[in-house]
Amino acid sequence: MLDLRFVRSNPEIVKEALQKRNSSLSLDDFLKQEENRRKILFDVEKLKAQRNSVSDEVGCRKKNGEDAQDLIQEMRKVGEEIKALERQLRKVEEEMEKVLYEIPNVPHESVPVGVDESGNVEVRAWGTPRQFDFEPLPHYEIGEKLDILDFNRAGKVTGARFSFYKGLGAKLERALISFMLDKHTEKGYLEVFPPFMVHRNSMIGTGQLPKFEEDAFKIEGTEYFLIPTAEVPVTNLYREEIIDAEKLPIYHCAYSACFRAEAGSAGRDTRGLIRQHQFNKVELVKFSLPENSYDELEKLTRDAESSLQELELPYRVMNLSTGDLGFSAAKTYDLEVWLPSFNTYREISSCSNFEDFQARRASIRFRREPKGKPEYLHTLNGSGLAIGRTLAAILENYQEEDGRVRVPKALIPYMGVEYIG
RNA sequence: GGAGAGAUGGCCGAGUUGGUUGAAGGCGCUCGCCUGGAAAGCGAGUACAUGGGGUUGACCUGUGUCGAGGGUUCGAAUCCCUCUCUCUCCGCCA
Repeated sequence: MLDLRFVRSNPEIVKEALQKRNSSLSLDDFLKQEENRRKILFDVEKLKAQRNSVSDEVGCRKKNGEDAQDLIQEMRKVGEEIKALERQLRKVEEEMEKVLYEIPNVPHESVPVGVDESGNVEVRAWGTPRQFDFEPLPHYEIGEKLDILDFNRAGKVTGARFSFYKGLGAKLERALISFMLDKHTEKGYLEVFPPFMVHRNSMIGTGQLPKFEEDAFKIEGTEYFLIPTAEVPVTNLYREEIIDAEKLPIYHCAYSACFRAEAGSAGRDTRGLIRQHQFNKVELVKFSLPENSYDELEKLTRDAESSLQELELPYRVMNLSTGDLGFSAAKTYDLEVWLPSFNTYREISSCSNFEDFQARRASIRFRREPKGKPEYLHTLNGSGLAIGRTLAAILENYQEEDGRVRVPKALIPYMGVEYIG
């Protein structure tokens, strides 16, 4: 969320940001309400000040055994007025809060302006897509032929967009999780294993709620949500805390299962592992000083890229345009891996700087000096990487004509075999 | 799930016949004195949010905050209600 005072004193910046994001949100009503809010607040505080001083006098008189009935009568009326004004104030604040929580982050100046993903800009590419001298199969066909992926039985047991991994398929999934956690831990990310469910306030903290409730799975009969990414519990790890500046930056990596309702994606990527209701992911999360967060974003992106490089999977890095940028992000690099059966690059990681947008929502602050004023820190995160899509990319990029799949060199120690099949 | 106890400032911990308690005391921290230096000792200072004024984050001032929300009252950390979390015991379970 944006700082209310920032919105108040820089309405033109916010309006421009909304426009760049093709948002229809109108700010003018909001600004009028803010003016109104401050007026009511001013009035109510004046009355409270009066009540406080008169109440002191009542106490004084009673102590001296004097009568204070006249003051009490008078204050009874003031009390009524205060209550009425507070009701008004609460109503205005509730309405404003709704809007404030739905204003997206202001894109960084280096973000290209665009209407949708077609406005994304390629920053760099790595590796060369392999030339096949046979027709490469899609990963779901490879997986089913090798009997390491089973979508049909998952449909029977649970439903569409779920899958079973079997044998070396299950082992490959597990190997990728271990591999990535090991690599990132070596780079200085502290591993955490988070809860897979969080309460509503954590979802609000990272920006999934209130706007995108239909995308989340909620546990019926509770206030818990299944996490759509480890970003949610790990970023909220320090919610409502004030961190010493010398502890920053903090780097965490976390494996978690991720659960997404995929509302509105009917008909898209219905086959295979690309778009599932449940998938595994290793996530990188950073807490940074504000002045360093864009350097940290570059490093974070490189760290996510290194996993693809070690697995020798071709990819490209895209700077997302204002039309494709996520709600909470100020800037995002997507890593897109080459998928032969799609004959294109597909998103496998998303690395974002949220600046203080999430930190303000979750109240995560830091102190530069022991007696300094707390400031909001900057949060960042990126997939390092989405495991299911990585597995799909390995199956497709490493497939052989005889139907087997070669195991990437980096994974052989984890797999114990050189081929699947 | 059942029974009980509790939640106060960075930490520990007073305060439960409602009225100079934003909150005693201690620890920690910051600055100063002392010292060749350090420790000890002494002195001073040590919350956050928000409204208004202003030399527009020097400063002055109002309001709110003693787990969260609501209520009673002229006035609530103190009384009432609801919720959350923590601890102990029992039950259950991986």
